[in-house]
Amino acid sequence: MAEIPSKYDPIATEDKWYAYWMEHKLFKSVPDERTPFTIVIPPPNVTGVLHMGHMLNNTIQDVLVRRARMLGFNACWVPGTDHASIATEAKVVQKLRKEGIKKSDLSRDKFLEHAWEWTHKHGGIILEQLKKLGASCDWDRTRFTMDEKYYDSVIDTFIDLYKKGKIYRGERMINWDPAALTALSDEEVIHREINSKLYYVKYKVVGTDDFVTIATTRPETILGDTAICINPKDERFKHLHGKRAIVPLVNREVPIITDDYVEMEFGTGCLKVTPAHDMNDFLLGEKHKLEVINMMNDNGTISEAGQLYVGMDRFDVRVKIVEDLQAAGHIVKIEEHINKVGFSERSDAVVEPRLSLQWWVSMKELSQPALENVMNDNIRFFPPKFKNSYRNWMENVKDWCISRQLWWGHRIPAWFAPDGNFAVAKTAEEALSILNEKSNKYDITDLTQDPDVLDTWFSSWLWPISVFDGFYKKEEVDYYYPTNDLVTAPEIMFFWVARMIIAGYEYRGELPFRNVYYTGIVRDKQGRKMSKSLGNSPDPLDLMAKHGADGVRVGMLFSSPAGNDLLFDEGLCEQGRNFANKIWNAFRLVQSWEEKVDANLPQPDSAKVAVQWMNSKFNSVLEELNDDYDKFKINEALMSTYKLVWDDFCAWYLEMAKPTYGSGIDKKTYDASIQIFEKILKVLHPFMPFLTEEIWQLISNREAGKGSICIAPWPVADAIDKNLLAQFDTFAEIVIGIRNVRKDNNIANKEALALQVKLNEAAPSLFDAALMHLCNLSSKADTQDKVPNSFSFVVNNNEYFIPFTANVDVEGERKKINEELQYTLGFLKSVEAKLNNEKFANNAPAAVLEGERKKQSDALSKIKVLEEKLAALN
RNA sequence: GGGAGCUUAGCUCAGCUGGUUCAGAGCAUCUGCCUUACAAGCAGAGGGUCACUGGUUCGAACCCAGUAGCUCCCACCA
Repeated sequence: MAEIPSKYDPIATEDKWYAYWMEHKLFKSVPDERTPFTIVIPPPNVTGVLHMGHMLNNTIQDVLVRRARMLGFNACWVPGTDHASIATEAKVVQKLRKEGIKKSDLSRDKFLEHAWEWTHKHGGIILEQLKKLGASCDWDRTRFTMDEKYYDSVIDTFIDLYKKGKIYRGERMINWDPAALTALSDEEVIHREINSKLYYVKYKVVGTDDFVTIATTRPETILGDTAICINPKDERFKHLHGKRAIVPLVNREVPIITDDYVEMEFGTGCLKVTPAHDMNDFLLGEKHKLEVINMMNDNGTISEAGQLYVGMDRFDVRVKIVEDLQAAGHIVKIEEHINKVGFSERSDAVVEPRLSLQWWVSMKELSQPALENVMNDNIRFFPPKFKNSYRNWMENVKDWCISRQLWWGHRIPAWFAPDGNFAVAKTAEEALSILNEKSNKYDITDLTQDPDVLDTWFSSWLWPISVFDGFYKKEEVDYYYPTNDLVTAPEIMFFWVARMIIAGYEYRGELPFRNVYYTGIVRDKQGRKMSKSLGNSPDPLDLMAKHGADGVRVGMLFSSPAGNDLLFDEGLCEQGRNFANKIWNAFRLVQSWEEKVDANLPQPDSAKVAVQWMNSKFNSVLEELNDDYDKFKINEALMSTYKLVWDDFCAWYLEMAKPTYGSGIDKKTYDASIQIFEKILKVLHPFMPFLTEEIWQLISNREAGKGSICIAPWPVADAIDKNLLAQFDTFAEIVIGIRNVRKDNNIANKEALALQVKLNEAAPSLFDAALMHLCNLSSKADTQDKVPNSFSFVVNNNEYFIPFTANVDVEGERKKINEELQYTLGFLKSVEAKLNNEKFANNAPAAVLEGERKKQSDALSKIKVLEEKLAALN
């Protein structure tokens, strides 16, 4: 088998096996007798491109699904994409602008044509990229949140919630995105600290020569001021109670009101009130029945109501109005000031609070079961610390603004008559009959549908239900729902996770998934978030081309415990690639034995014990692995597997089982090696699907499709011989002792050594043959006495001697032994101090005391040994 | 302003309800090796007063209090 190259070539391998898996429909799932295991993918934006976050997230999902498939579950991983209303619409608008087309020049239908065209052109690219990663999704189930059935389920949900009184229409302060020209939910607003200025502006008090000075960060909103507010307890301003002031520039007379809300310490203790453009001012306005002046257009320019600067952008006005105020002598001072400003999550425009009529979901009652079932661990969070912020949000949940002034999305099923009456219904006809129930006065041509669409998350909160055609194909959703694991980022815990849980209880009466695994954010080595603008995000496709998909998968998983950010380092992928190569070479070795099998050869003792040990070791690691998986410690499961392969299998087992150069191998050892290797490939498969399939198929001829490792049964842990494992550890120590002697004294491996052992306590001889084989010993014999003029080391109180071979540094030997002796003496002292402490002796449990006594006696005998050794050198 | 979490080897992290290994892993580093599966490798080695200060205890990386630093989430101080 010399033709097999010593470097594994992922490129030549990966596409071949993915095509094979597709051809044999190994990822396809239909309901059957088996227990289902379901994961729904967090749907990426339909026009998105694969980034490192997706890589991490989908690798984890694939690992979970592949293992479940091997465990015999009916594994189903549903892929799909999200229409991403605002994000996609923004991209389409941008693309049209480049072609010289303005959105406002197009009809709604025409715009949607463009949007669909864009979606079809870019949509699904990301799903193709996931195939490169090896994602074992059931691609026949690919869903899109604007698929016809999915669309219907969203609309039906809206109607249903409306009928239940959970959806209402109301005029409230909302977050307005002046760039995308739409309302946003609170969650879509990102608050960032920015350096700004605090302007102190003085207003004339009517009927006096007095002025009142306020402080504001947004001087342009002066145009909408309808009051000045002071704290009623503030002694400094008692004289202003009941007075009126004049808004500068526009010269509007406004009342001076009092309210506890005003902080006396901040600024001047006087607040200007602009009810139309600030959440708090709005509340003050309602309370004190103030006039509301909406002085801003939807695009952030000043409206007619502002009187001045009409049509100018708000930020330009901020500069201009300060100049004008200054000229008029109204600016008292300007201070540097850090404050938090809200930005649109999608357009990054500064959000303007704005009074607006929108659709809302009333959340308080709906969210109750969702809160309870996370807190009581019916739905488990990994890591659990996220329960805290979940609870915090849920307990203070506010109503959800779900209407967006966009075209791309699910259009709100509300129909308006010219007089403002409306009905919520699927079709205009139904709406008409509802409206006409009371009085037959409307004609169908009178009705117009609400132009707004729904928040993207109003469709994705149904994802675990609607991907199974949830509201229509009952048997499907009954089988697959609830799903098992959800793998997602903590950033969308409120946007998505919480709302899916709410929808799950509302529409299925049950949790949508049992476990939520929160991944961290993928950052670069310096801890910066990976982003396009920083250019610090590698292209996943390049990475996979360079290190192989398996290498990248392993690299991603190496250092990412649940919920921890991953500081991505390409070196990790390299480590993954090296690991793949290690496995590949182990395969080459085992494969090379095939033609050396000699049925007449008996199994050497060294190989026999190696096989026994390896089986026990495998079983004990398998137990660990399963446990790690149960706790979602995926990276630890990988590390256990890594060490199983590299250390236990390659470094120890193969070396022990390996026949001596030039000789054949017995059948038993060969068969056992293949069996162990196959089991190892199985536990590796979720991490490295391509490599394992390649080797799996090279090991023997498998039945087409059914023989794939994808559906090979996950190994079952057998009995673990703990005694054998312990004896191996002793054996390994002896091997290392001998290797150290060789290394320290430059003794070549080729040179056979004679080993003599002075037994001071029982030492099982199980591994003797393996020891001879592994360490190239010419003989191993017991001795009653010290062997003079020899290297020696101690394992478990037993002394091992290797006679001096050539010119040896006796003085150096003596020094080494002396150092060890001094150390042991010191150690003994500390143990005895502990034992002589009466309090310790009286209070420590028996087991601990015994442990200390054992340490004491061990140290004593070791000292004896060392002293004798020193004497032997003289 | 409120809440949560973190601080253990150069780096990324384990360390379960305090007690068998003078604190573990992987990577990185250093030394020696192209030894007949693998230099994408092999054999070894070094490296930590477990953030700091006090307390509880026979005993603390682990429990308690305080200090410092970092991170995240939520929140309408203009």
